[in-house]
Amino acid sequence: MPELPEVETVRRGLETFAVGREIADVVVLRDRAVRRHEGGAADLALRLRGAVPVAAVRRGKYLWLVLRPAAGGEPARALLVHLGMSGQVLTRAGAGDAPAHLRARLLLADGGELWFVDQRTFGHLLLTPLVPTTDGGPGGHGSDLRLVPTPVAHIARDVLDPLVAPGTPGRAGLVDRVRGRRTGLKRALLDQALVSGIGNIYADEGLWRCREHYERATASLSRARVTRVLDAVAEVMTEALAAGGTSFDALYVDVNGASGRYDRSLAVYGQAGRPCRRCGTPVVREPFMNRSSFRCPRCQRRPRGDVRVGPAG
DNA sequence: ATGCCTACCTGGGAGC
DNA sequence: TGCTCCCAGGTAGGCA
Repeated sequence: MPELPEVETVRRGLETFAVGREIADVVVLRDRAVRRHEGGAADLALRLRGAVPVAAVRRGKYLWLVLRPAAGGEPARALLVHLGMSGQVLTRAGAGDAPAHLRARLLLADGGELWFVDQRTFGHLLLTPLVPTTDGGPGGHGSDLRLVPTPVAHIARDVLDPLVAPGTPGRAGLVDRVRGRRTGLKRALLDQALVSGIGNIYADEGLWRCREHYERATASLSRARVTRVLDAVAEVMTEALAAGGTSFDALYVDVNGASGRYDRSLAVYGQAGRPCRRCGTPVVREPFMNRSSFRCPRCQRRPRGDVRVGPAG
């Protein structure tokens, strides 16, 4: 399941393999892959022919190739990619023979190809204008542009964004916004409009690291505790990124088709019944938002009282 | 506005 | 062997 570390790994691959190479054509094999592109597959191909990516940028789980503006002052635009829960971007060499779930091919003018592969079809591609960010500062990782694609305008800065780094005013503001929510801690972490890049895996791993229960009321946490939670998530993500991300089966790989190695480091996600690495208590799996949450029942005690308790002070 | 829920989609595995 | 059901989950959109 691609979350921030997996998407960042793909971004780095695209920075190496796509920037500076002209796009000759786009072949869409399944229309659903471009469902969010106004005008559909034919329009996407028409508008992308001759485009040249000049940067690969990411915010949260969104990734985009900034395209070199055509002469004549046309608005800046980008090819936006979201991997959904099973999307992959592969070089033709990295993919080998055409994979079963190949959804679109990006044909490059020099003969190379980039393939968009996606089993569960939640991922998508679209061409979109770049618009000014509403929160100021750089638009994301991989570029200092102050512009983001339209569909990303409502996505908050992500946990590894320098503008919300520990000790910055951005971080202090984020801590206050988390505490201002009237919801459970994990729900808040998964809200991409509050802080982006976190999905089910790294939410559970981060909560285990800072010993918080997923139903802890955000408003009941001190500023120091919220800070610790965000630090824990950022630590887990940084370690996962160094390992190339987390892979289950073959559903997540980098542009060369290589799997991430962080799955070996998971403390609780998918570890039901296994002993907690800190205290030995068996990890439990519990229903949460029609999905699952994993936690150590001893390290991460269920909070007393309802999630809607007031601020601690 | 905020919080919360559901649909979307596919293939692998469990259960019968 | 083959069928049915369940599960994974990021996001948009709709509800109260």
